Amino acid sequence: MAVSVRDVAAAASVSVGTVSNVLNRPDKVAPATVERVLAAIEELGFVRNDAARQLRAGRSRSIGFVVLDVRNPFFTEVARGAETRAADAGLTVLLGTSDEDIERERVYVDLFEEQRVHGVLISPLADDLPRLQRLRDRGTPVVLVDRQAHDRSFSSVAVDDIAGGRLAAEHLLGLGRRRIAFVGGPESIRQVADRLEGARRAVAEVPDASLEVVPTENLTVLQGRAAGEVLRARPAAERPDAVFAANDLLAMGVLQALVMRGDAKVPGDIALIGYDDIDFAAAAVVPLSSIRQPAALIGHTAVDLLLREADADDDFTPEQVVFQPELVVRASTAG
Amino acid sequence: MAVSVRDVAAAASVSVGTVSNVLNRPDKVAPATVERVLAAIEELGFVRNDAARQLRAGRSRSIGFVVLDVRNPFFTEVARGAETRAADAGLTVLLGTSDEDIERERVYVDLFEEQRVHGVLISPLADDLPRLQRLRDRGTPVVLVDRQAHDRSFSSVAVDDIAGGRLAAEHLLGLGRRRIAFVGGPESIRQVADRLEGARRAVAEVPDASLEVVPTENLTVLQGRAAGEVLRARPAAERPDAVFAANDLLAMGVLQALVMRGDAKVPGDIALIGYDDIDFAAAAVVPLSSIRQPAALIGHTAVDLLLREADADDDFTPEQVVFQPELVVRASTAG
DNA sequence: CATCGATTTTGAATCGATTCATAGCAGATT
DNA sequence: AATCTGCTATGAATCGATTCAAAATCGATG
Repeated sequence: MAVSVRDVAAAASVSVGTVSNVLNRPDKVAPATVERVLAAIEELGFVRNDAARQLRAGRSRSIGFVVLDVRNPFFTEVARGAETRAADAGLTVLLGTSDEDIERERVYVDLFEEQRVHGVLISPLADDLPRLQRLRDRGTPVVLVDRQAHDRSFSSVAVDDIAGGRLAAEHLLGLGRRRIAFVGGPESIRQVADRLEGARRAVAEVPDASLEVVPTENLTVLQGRAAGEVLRARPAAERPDAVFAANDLLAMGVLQALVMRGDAKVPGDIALIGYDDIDFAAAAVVPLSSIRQPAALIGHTAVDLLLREADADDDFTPEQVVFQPELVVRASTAG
Repeated sequence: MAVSVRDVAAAASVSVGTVSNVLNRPDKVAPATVERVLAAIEELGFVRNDAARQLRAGRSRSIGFVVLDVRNPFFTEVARGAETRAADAGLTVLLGTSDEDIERERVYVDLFEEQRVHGVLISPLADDLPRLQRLRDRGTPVVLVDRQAHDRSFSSVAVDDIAGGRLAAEHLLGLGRRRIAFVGGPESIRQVADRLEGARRAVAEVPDASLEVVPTENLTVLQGRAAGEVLRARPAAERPDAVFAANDLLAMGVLQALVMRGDAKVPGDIALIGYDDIDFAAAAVVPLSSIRQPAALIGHTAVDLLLREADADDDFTPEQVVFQPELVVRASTAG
């Protein structure tokens, strides 16, 4: 059933080496021969077997990307950025979701290693760096995405989330708000912890300002709505006058809970800001202020670093790229 | 550098066959030997080379899934459904986006074929069925997702979009609305054409009802907003009293444009219904009525059909599964 | 002690594309 | 005619896990 190079070679009356050359270095083969071989390929319906190819080459032409959550538009945007850059280099990106589950993260990392991918991009869940270290030591380049490698042992692309948290909080404080609530969790996720830390620092600098944490179980719209309900259920006087949500999904949930019954006006009673600036943020009925991260650029850069590591000699020095987040003001924090 | 079964075998003083057996049929190997081999594997940091494995096996343990657009939450939901089902069978799902571009669709299909994937799930863009037919003839099972195979030559999982369109329109007509606008495009996308057709039929059955089409270039929030602007710019008397958007992304865009300046109230002045019932729909500030499709179930079923085809003998009969859509009423069409 | 059956282990052959040292060949040069 | 140059084409060897027929090992039984 399966048609191999050998069959093509026989049909075109050439050797297997020549077929391979037609496939990979057509300029090294006489034009007439190329034509004959291509005709045979067409006629037999030959399709290269990638497994055999990889086996010989040692590495695959794919990059594995393990993201925290495919349903978060921020990550799909990063993935798309990575994909276009990879395509330029003739590579493909394979996506895997850890769904904030350590076990699934491991499964994907192992799978990618068995596939001898060109490299692994990963937004690691927790601090399982030793595992990634081993992966790298065995020869698979690794780039951390959306996480800074503090010990400088890995290449990484990150956005300064502490600065982002500060940016959001300072914006709210600048509006004159003083009772700020941070909605987000769990704090084991580094992004959440950093954004909170940034906000804490900004609030600490303003004497009469306070910061309250409303924890969530994950970073979804549903959890945001639950957190919003908690706030809405309080007497008006005890509500915060500003909410900083750890990401836009949460913020949209909060928004819905607050505005649904008209109890609290956004931004009148409560100013609201999210994080990531996903497409839906601008499209919310009260367009959402947010902290923008250069998602596509992050993806691009991650692939660049990966390729640099893959092509490097032994004395490769990892590189840490940190982007600065940007405040985007919309109606939800107007006035 | 690379550690192979041969190295492990040497370290454990056994043959390569035994190492392979430990990996794949541990019950066939004496317990003491298993332990010795596992110790060697651990010590050397051996990782199976999947390419070699596949080469021998003939097929990979992955399923390729080509979706129209990863940024549409409906498709990521289908993909997740497929993924969980595939995981049960010990398979992995690799995602590729065609982004409504025929060329990219081809690239992914070719890639998956070269990888000898277990099978291909695809929401085909246009009618390039002959190409898929060839793929299937060469031995790769193919299941069409979100598209019905009218000629019954392929297995397929679809939702009756004509029924869905009718459902949406009848709901609006049932509210007493008579001047309905359909927002969506391009009509070359089958889903769009079918939903419109269903709406047309429903409207045709009500004497004084009319249907107007407001075309869009694609199915994004941005395009929805543009369409909404077009409607809002009209004198109030010339606006439709109901809008049916071809999907929820468009609907959310329309919603924002209409409500932004308070010119038109939803559902007071204009009732609005979308399609897909994505998570964001319920979370919109005016919660969006929609036509629900069983996304996860579609993914599950697609994988089931794929496995059935993969395990089948030569005389396999493709199966077409069609789900019925379901109306979900929320505030945007209340009253 | 020989024989038999069951269990465990062996290792050469295999999958298919690629590589590379070698050979073949035509035309140019001496 | 002999030698050299540049271009093409060749095909055995290779990558690493798996398979499977055959061999080895072990107990048990007559």
